Amino acid sequence: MGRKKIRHYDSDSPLMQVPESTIRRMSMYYRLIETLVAKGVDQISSDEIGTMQGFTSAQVRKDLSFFGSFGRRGLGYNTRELKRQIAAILGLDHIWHVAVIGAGSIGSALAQYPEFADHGFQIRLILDNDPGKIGRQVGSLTVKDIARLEAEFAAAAIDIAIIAVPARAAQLVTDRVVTTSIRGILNFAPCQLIIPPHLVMRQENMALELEVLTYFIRNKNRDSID
Amino acid sequence: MGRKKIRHYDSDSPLMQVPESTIRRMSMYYRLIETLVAKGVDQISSDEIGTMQGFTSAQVRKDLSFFGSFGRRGLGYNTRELKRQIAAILGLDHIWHVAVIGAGSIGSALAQYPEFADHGFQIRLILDNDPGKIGRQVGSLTVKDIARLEAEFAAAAIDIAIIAVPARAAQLVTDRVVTTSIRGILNFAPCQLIIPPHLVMRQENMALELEVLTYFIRNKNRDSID
DNA sequence: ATGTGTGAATCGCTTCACAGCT
DNA sequence: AGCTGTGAAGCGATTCACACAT
Repeated sequence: MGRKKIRHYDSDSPLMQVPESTIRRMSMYYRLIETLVAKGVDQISSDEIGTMQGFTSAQVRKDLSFFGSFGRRGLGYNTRELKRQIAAILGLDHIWHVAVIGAGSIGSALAQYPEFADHGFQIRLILDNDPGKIGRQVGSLTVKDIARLEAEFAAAAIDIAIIAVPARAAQLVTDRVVTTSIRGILNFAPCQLIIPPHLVMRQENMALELEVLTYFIRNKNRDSID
Repeated sequence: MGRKKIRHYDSDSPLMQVPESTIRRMSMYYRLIETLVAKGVDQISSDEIGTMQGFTSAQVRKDLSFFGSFGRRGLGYNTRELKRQIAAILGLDHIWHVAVIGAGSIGSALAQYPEFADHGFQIRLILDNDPGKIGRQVGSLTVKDIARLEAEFAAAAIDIAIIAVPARAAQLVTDRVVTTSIRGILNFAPCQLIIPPHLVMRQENMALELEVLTYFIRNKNRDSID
C-alpha cells in the first residue's frame, strides 16, 4: 500500500467538512478525558462521555468518526489513547506562542489564565500603549510597549495574538499584527475585524453571552402556558 | 379586537422555538444598530445589516420575523425603533442586577467590563473567600466575604450570578447561589454545573475558543492540496 | 453480551424566490 | 423600483438502528 497518507477525515468522498459544533464538542471531550486520565480511569464508553456532558452516545461516536476509529467494539475507548488523539486533532500536541495585546483588566486576566498554560498555550508577550502600564508586571511577564509590536512578535516567534484592547483600537492593532508571521487571532474586542484570508480569526464576546442568558431567562416558562 | 395578546412568535402554529443561533445574531444586530443610532443613521436595510456582519439579507429578515414585523416594505428598518425592539426581545430594556463570584483576575476584569454596564448589566457585588482579597477595591466595588453570599444577594436583589472561581470550587458556590432568588448563571469555570431546572445557565469557555482556533489554523489549507 | 462505527432517516437551520406593501 | 416578510426548497447536523468486532 506504500504511501499511507491518511487524510484526517476520509469518511465521505469529496472534501467533507467537519462541523464547527463537532470541533467545539471535541474540546469538551478533551477536558473530560483529561480529568478521567488524571483520576486513573482507563476505559470509557461513548455513552458515559455523552451523559456526563449532556450529549447522546451517537453524537459522541459520530464526532470521533470524523477523525478516525479510536475505540474498540464491545469495550469503549482507552482514555490515555483518546486524549492523545484529540490533542493531535485540536493541535494541542504542540506549544503555541501567544501574545496578548492590551494590558487592561481583561488582557491581564487572559495573560495569567491558567487554563491556557495547561493546554499548551504559552503566553510570551503582553503589550500596551499606555505609558502607565508599560513596564508593569503581569504574572511573570513585563508589559512591553506596543510601538515595538513587530520586533517583539518576531523575537518571541508568536503564533497567535489575543486582542484585548478597546473596540476603537482593535482594527489598528490588527492591521499591524497581520503583518507578522502570526497564524491566528482571538478577538475579545466587540467589533468585526478585517483580516487577510490566510489568517484564522475567532470572536469572543462576553456581553453577547450575557444577552443570550437574559433572553432565555425571559423566555423560560413560555411553554408552560397559552 | 379586544384581547390583543400577541405571542412573541406566532409564525408557526404549535410552539415554534427560536434557534439559539438567531438569538446570538440578534445580539450582534443590536450592537451594530447601536453604533448606527449613535452615528445618526435613521434607516437601514436587511441587506446592509447583513453585509456589515457577514450574513445574508434573508437571514437577517428571517431572524427578525421570529419576533414580529419591524420594517417597512420598500424602505427598510428605522434604526431607533429596531434598537428598541431588539432590546425588548433580549431583555435589555431593563437593568439586571449582577454579582460576580470570585475576585481573581478574571472576576475582577468582568466586574469592571464596560460592555456589561453599557448594556444594562449592573455589577452590584463581587465576592471572594480569600481574606487577602476581601475588603479590596475592584472598580467602585469592595470585595465582600463569600460567607455572606445569601445575605448580600438578598440585599442587592441579584438577578444574575457570574461564576469566576476555580473549577474545583464552582459547584460548591453554585449550590449556594441557587438557593437565592437568582434567575440565571453565567459560568466561566471550565466545568459542567448542576443546577435546578427553573434556572438558566450559560457556559463561557475561553480555552475552548482558543482550541477551536488552533484546529482551524491546522486545517486551514486542507482544501488547497492533496 | 456489550459497545463501536456508520449509512439512512430525520430534524432543524439557512437560503431561495416571490407576493405584497411603500 | 425597492425592500420586507415568509412559505417552500435545500442543505447540513443530529439521531436512529444495526452490522460488526471483542
